[in-house]
Amino acid sequence: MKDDTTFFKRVYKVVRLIPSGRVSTYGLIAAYLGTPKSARIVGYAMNASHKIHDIPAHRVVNRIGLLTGKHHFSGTNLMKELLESEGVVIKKNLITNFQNIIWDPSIELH
DNA sequence: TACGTGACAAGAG
DNA sequence: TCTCTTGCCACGT
Repeated sequence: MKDDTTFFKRVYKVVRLIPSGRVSTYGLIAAYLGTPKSARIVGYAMNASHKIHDIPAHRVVNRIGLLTGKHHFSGTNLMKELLESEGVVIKKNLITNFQNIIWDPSIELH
């Protein structure tokens, strides 16, 4: 697929597969793509994904379930509200049931 | 063409 | 156990 030519494209492809009500992390996605030390790039890809409306970037958080990227969304609580509308419980920018809804592409997609 | 930046993660002190 | 430092890759200027 020509969309898989770049790291960014592959990141987007994985993020699109995250089901509603579930969340994943930058590290897991990076690891799934074969570069576990490139979590930063995944975050950067999310930043660039704002101009692409197909990417559920709000379902991607850091390894502890903290909404570090919320500030990049329009409005202070948009990211939080999007997740809550999908059934995710968030308290102080932290996903409380994070361990229960974590979506690991290396496991789910195998 | 080259350098700096960035929504992270893991190891070492 | 907590905090600081380093590594990583692609994009924008």
